[in-house]
Order: sequence, then structure tokens, then C-alpha cells
Amino acid sequence: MKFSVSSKDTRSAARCGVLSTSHGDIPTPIFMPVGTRASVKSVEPEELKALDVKIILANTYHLFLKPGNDILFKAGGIHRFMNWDRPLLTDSGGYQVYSLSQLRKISEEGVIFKSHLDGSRLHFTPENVVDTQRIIGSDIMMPLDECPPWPAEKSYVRKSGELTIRWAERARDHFADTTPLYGYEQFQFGITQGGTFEELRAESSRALVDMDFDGYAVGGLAVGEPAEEMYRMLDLSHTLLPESKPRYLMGVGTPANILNAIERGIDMFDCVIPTREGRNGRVYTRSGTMNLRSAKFADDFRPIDEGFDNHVCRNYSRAYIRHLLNVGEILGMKLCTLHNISFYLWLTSSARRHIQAGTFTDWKEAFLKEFNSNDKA
RNA sequence: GGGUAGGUAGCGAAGCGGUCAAACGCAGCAGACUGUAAAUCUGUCGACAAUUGUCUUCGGAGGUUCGAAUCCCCCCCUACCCA
Repeated sequence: MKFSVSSKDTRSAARCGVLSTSHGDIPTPIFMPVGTRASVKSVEPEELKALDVKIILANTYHLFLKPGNDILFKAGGIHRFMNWDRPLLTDSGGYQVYSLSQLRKISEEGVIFKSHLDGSRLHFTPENVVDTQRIIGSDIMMPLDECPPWPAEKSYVRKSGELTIRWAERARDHFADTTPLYGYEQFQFGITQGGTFEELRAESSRALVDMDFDGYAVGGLAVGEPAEEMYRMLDLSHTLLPESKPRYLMGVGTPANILNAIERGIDMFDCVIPTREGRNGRVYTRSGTMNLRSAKFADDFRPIDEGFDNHVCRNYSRAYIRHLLNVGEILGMKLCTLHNISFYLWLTSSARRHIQAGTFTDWKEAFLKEFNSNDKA
């Protein structure tokens, strides 16, 4: 995988780069909206492009259930299926090992899920998860891993992390033994685990680095631990993961999480916050968040964030969107989603600009001060 | 003019002698949401004191009863039907 770091911050580990895939280049740091089931909920791929979304996520577990591999293969892969011609990354189902923990059993071989849709038993192995992602045709695929909960006993996190390492090895081998199905290159990242234990995180990182993945994800964080614990793990990861490979912090996070992680050398992020919270009426502004369902916005005809230059703020008022949410019109959820994605992309593009200008740290402090001082939620 | 069904907290709507400050829904208010089982979920929702507390409510006025939103009488209003 071609990844080039173009500029580095002098006062922190923050860096800017470009990640090249067959479906286009991705400037980093970057935020990737989540489109679990081949859809960023409520938004058309064309609209994502209009927002200048560079790369989106989809999920192997959910796509395997529906529409299933047959349909995805007949469609010619996910890009053609959903009319998205830019880069796409698939998560492996490792997060579902965590989020659907009541519905699965883990063994050395892999994971058996009891489908949340119809209860049927689904066998996921490191190998067949690679196969499914070949069929999906994602530009970047993730190996099956176990995301342990927090808090968890160190002994459990160790055992779990060691299993994830063995799975990663199998996934890497199987990736090498198979080829892309649609004529363009695919890449595979490794996922480090180890919870918030330095020792385990380091072991996991070293083992995965030895396998020479195309990039490295830091997994198993933002599952309930204090943010400081997460940052500690990032400081450590920064010293262990190769400079020359992209680093992806999975499932993170709030604007503050993202900026603090960029400061610690992370290049890629995904999170459901902007889309899910958008559907629930919470929108992000430079001076904090606000819940547009509140009656206090009923006659507030200002844009969501005055002076913020995006499609939603240029064209719609708080009062209108509040009305839409209030009467259950899907457009309300959509406009909030569009706005939040736009805000998150603005956040990472601003970070890039300030890293390049050498002003990242100051800008981050100023942004967070403003964001936290006047929370409208 | 006659008949029938009703008038319950912001709205809608249960309750039909005590366990009723009164189910439930909506609206309101507050909160949650981090590799999406989330267009979801939680709390609150008469007024005050703000933990077990007190006070005023079920169209209005009387009455029966130890006790009424619930029973009786009169009045007012609404919807529909018949003249």
C-alpha cells in the first residue's frame, strides 16, 4: 500500500499524509463515515461525494447476513452494488463480537454468531472473513479480531489478545493466498488489542507489526474506559507502530477524542457518532453540540452554526429542521446527518491544514476551548 | 322541542365508591449514544416543599357516604340522531 507522510507537526506526533487506493487517494488525517449495511443511513452516495467524503466504512458481519455473498458477488462487489466509486473499508465483524456478545461463542477456530435477524448460526473464521471481504471488494479489509469489553481482567485480555494475534496470522496468510475478484488491489490492516494494559498492547502491536500488514488499527478502545486511558494507549502505539504505515483508531470518536488522537499520530477514524446522533437530533457546531428537538429552537431561524459554510447551514434553519424532526419527517434526520458528517470532515481537514501550517497544537487548544465553553446541548 | 353519547391533568384517552395526583399515547423537559441489533433507549412530566411530605384537581353547584373522578339531583356545554 502506498502511504506517504507529507508533513509532521513539530510539537506533537501529528502528521499529514496521503493514502493511495485503486479508488482514489485519501488525505490523512481523515474521518470515515460509517455505512454498515452499504449505506450511510439516510444519505445517498452522490451526496457523500458532494460533501467531499473520501472513504466510507461498511461491515462484513452485516453484509454477510444481508444481502449475502451471492448477491454481492453477482453485483460485482460493493462499489458497483451501491454506486460508490471512492475508497471503502470493511470492518470484519470483530466489533460485533463485542456488541453482540450475548449472541456469539468464541473458539480457537473463530466465532459462531446466532444471527440477530433470524437466529441462525453463522460461522466466522479468520479465513472466511477474508473471503467475504474479497467478495465485498473493499479497498481495505480488516481481519477478524476479538474486541474485549472494558473493564476486563488482565488475564482475559491477555488470552483474548493472543487469540486475536493467532487469528491475524491466519488472516494474513489467507489474504496472501487469495486474490482480488474485481481487478483492483485490496489491502489488509492489522488490529492491535490489549485493552488498556501497556504490556499487552505492546505485545499485540509487536506481533502484528511482524506480520507486515498494510496499515495498523488500534482496536478495543472507546469501549467505556476513561479517555485518558485511551490516550495512554495511543502514546504507546505511536512508539510501536511503523511511521511509514497508516494508523487507524477504530470507532473513535468525539471531536476531542479525534484531535487528541491526531496529536498522538493517528491518521484514520470512523465513528457512528455524527450519523447516529444526527438521526437523534444532536448536531455539532464549533461552539458545542445542541439537541435540535428542543422546543427552544421552534422559532430559531438561524442556521445550525452561524457562519459555518456548508450546505445545511447555508440553506436551512434550526426551526425548520426542528420542525422536521418533531413531525418525524426523514428529511430532518438526513439534514442533521449531512451537517454532522460535514462538521467531522471539516474537523479533520482543518487538522490537516494546521499540521501543514505548523499550528496544529494551538489550533486544537483553541478549538476545544470554544467547543467546550459554550455547549448548547 | 325530543332522544342518545359525552364533558378527566397542555392535547387525546383509560378509570366508573376506597389500593387515584389519576393507566396509556402525544406534545413538553432532561439525559444517553464512540470499528451501528439504534428513525433507538432512559428518566421526568398538577402545584409547592424538592428522600418517606403537604396542598388543590377529574364541566359547575348541591347532596348521599366513614370515604366520590366514580352514586343521586339541578344547571351549563359538546357531538350525533329525530322533529
